[in-house]
Amino acid sequence: MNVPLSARCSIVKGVEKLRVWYNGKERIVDTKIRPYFYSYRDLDIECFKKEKVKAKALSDHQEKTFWKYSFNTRAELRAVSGKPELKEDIFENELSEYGDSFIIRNRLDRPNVFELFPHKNELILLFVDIEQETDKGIKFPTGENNLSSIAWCTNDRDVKCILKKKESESDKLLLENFIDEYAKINPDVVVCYNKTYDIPMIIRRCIRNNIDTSPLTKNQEGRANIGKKEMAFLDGIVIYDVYDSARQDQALDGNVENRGLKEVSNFFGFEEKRKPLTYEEISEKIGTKELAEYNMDDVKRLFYLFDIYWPGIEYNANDLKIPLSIAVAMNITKLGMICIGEEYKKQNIIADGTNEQRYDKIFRRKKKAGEPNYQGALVGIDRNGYFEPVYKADYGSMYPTIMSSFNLSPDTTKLLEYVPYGKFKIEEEEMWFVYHIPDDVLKMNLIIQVSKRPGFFALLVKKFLLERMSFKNSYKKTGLERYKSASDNRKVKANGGVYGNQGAAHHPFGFAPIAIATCGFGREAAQMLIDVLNGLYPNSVIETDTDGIYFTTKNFNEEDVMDAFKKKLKQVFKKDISLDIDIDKYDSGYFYKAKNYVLKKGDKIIKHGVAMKAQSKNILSRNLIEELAKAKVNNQPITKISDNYMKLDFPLEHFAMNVTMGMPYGSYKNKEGNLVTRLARDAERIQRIEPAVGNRYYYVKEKHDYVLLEEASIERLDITYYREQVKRILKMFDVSLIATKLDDWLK
DNA sequence: GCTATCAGGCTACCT
DNA sequence: ACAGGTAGCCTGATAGCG
Repeated sequence: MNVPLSARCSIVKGVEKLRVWYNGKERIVDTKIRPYFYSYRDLDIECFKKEKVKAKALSDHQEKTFWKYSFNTRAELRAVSGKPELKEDIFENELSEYGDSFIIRNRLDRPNVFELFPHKNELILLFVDIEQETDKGIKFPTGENNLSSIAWCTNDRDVKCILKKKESESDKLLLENFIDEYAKINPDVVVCYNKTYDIPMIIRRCIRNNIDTSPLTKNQEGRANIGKKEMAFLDGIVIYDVYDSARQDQALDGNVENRGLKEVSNFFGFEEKRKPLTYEEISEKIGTKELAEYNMDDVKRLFYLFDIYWPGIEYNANDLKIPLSIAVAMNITKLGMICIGEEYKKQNIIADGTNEQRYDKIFRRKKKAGEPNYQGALVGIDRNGYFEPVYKADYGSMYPTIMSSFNLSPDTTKLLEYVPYGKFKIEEEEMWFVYHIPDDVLKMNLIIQVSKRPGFFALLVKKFLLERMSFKNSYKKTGLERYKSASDNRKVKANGGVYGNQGAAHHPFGFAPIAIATCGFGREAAQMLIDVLNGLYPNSVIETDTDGIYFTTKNFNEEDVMDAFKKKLKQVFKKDISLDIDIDKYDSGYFYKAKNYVLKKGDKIIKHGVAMKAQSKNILSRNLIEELAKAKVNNQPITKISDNYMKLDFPLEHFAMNVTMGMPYGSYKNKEGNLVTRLARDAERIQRIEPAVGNRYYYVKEKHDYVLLEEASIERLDITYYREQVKRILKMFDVSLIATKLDDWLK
């Protein structure tokens, strides 16, 4: 790699320094910069250094004088930046307040700083997974329980396992043996699934058994700590949690039952050779070959998933010139800080406030909870039911292409004024274009002026798009995963890293007029394509979502569509823009509601939307949907569905629905009334499972209440409730005949 | 006291 | 701690009815 393994902030003699690990050693590095923020005001505050700097303001792109306040430590800066009376007057403070963001600040101010400490040695990996005993009748182990097995492997992927022999034995020997093996391997990266469990539990068990944990770190007197939120810290070692990647992977949305190791690895095609053990079996099979095999199987699943996600992470570290430790914990906000921040730095721009501070008419309106800040994409359904055949016309990379084609950039784009709601309009003048963007959320037209002088941001996006195209072509030619990874990387940068952050209320580098104009052009582009299609094939458009339009016709001719599209494009946007469309064909489709439909392509049936996928509903619903969807897209009359659905003749598990805890328990507004908090309390009381974000609860409806599956009985099920569930699904597929029959039957 | 309707809260999806 | 958009399910308040 061209970057270090890890970097973290550390105070040495009262000053913030960086501790950088690479090639097996640690260096304490003078940062050259100190935590700082900017202000227009001459503030009377205590700081290390106060100086004047000249830079362009993001708000109006004018050259201005700023005060720059530096501090010895992040804590000293936070003591000032946290004061409510100063909040509105200070800028870019977010980049100095926390560890990761201050590392990004270093990277922005000194772009090659981390390339001075490259980890050139081969990365030594350690994949690890543990098994643990549980108390009788309890699902999850605690720090009190012995470990029963540890399986691991390193770069050679030769999986090994140490077992605790007997139930009565303690796990001391097991841990000592593992620590010896670990020290021999001396890993740089520890790979696990759910970092809040395996590593902290190993540390915890070592402490219980009086085993020295320093061999787990790279330091003689190293620290193996469990920090906030059950996060383990091993000095000099990067912990990569594959679960983090799986959780963020939107390709898994609606396609897996949960984000557990088994579900996710199965989704990606892991060959399942043996049936996973149940919780009870894990406890029963102490010291057996089966337990060892089960444990080792999990390690195989772990490196199987590692191979899918890791290339992108290592690529990011090198490409963004950031320590690997930052790359394993990357998210869109940080990506935006780096990609956008780098450009601002080059242009000597200071972000004088967040979007919320600079555009109060947009971000500080009185909003209802969940109401958006500005209008987004065009979405809608024009026709419902069965169609054959079905086409989809798709814009490729619509938002990034718009940003680059319309030259949207902080140095070219200016929100001039808000006027009464009206029509989209383009006016061309000598030096600039003026766009009238109607926004039905703000209920106003936004007048946005864009200079004809090329903007730096549009060029950046164009660069991402061109790079992506080249990587995509290389991938097509060679099939090498690293090209695909590089291509996806550029796509993410151009989409989320750029568009999403520009519209974010609190991102330090957001620039809302770009996001608003991008969505506005996007809606026009979508409407234009609808008009082209309906013009060629009257009433053909079925459903629209952002950049893709489903339509149906028996007389499709690609050339006609492309010709009409190109003509209209120029006419609507009054300039040559590089928006392209791609057309895909399906045998048939059944369209229920916006974003909810089923498509058939060959023998594949593709379900879209929350109503169709119904992952949180029960097996009974999913099976019924599957049956009806199949019949619908094959244009078969639905004359009979299995009598079981009428009689509700299923085992208890088929009735169990589930819900995931999406926020910390304390964040729920109505903890008494809300279903997930109620179930969480039951689970805590009965199963000793602490409420936690990501917990999934399986429950059924009994006559008087919702109860956890484990507590349910088939005799107490609320049959009326489940009949309504079946009826709703029948209605979804327009099965009126059977719905009537069901009503009769219900009488 | 019962049912219907609506808004609000939340999750699960889509682009 | 990325944006907006749609749909489904649940709760609790309120209106309307007898």
